[in-house]
Amino acid sequence: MQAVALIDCNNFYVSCERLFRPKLNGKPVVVLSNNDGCVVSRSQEAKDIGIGMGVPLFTIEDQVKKHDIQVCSSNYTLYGDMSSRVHDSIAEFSNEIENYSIDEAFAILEVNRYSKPLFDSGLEIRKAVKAWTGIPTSVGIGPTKTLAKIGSKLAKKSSDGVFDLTNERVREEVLAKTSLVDIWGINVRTAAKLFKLGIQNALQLRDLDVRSARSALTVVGSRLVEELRGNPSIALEMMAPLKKTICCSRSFGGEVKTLTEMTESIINYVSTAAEKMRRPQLVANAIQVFIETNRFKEKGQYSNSATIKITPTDSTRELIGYATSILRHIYRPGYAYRKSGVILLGLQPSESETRRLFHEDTYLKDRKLMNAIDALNMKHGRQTVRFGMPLKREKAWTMNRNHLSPSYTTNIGEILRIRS
DNA sequence: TCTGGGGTCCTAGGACCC
DNA sequence: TCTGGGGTCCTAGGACCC
Repeated sequence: MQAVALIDCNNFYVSCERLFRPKLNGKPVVVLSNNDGCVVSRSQEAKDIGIGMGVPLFTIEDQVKKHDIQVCSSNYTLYGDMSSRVHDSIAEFSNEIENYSIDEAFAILEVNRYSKPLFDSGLEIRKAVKAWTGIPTSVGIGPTKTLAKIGSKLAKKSSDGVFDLTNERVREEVLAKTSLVDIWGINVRTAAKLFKLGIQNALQLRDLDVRSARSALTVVGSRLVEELRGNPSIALEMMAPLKKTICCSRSFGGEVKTLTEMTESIINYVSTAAEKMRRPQLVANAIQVFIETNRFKEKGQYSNSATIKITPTDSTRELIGYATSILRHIYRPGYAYRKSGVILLGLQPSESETRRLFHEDTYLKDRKLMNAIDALNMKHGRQTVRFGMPLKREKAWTMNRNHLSPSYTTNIGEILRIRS
């Protein structure tokens, strides 16, 4: 028999900051997003004061002063590094690990009648991660990933830091007390839908017949019900699948009103995105540029995006050229812009990487084979159409971003002129 | 005045083909 | 008033996650 454990770092970013600044221990601490805009991590003390997740800093300034809350800018290099150490530590305890996010990992725990109880395994992992990395964790254990997730939430509140949901009776008790939004994959919108059907807690959802779940929430719903019943329906992904998109975007510190400044930002993002793409030897199929004004303001809104097809052989310099052309095309003067970004789409392994994958003597091959074959089949001839759009339809660009700006298309001639 | 960034999956429906 | 049928591919948009 097998069980799944979810090892979840407590207040991860704050815990990382505390490792290197022990003075923060025992005090309320928050870590902020880019531009020091929003709270993205809170210490227990900060949570107890009532600081919400994701709140803008300027809305809690009174509390910061009153409670002497320690405010940190984020340092993602540090968190990434600590994350690998945590994942490496967990790998000492299981051969089947999924590094699910920067602060979480699933691990398969083997159960047999001679081995120690799962609960003790949880304690052991927790203790080791703390000793080896300094990061406190919570461990949830259950027959499925969804149940392990629920367990980890309870573990955070328990004194042991471990909660085992493999026992069916315990599970039933817990599920009856678990609200819908505390289930992995259910947010307020979905919860509201279920509420209308008379479903108010995890136990009722578990006992909903699969067909109703499917008709209300599509396949996601039926998977959820199965998971809650203890039937694994969400596989453990030991190999991180290849990325399908790479995005680089930022909100500006203030308002940006000139094409020159916008162009500078776009050039930066393309360089960063291209670097992220080339390191794992990927190539992209298309590039998208988007721009937005301040979405929190009521008036003077504009946002837009456009995508063009690119080829694997395009250099970063060429990509910058395309991206700035796209920008010129979607940019409208007279607006105060707050955000811009670049997305590389349709990522595939490069040809050399594909060859390497073919020769690689591991199960890696199976997972990547489909992508690899696609990559080999990729055309190298340059086309200026958006993907999926045949040339004859003369619909190379599509402007869509949102309701604020109408969709329209331009013809190939215009694109060529812009690109040249 | 100040409001993050980077992803994935699913479905409906349009466009196209024979 | 009638106006095929079956299939694929693609995208936008919704929903969710950390």
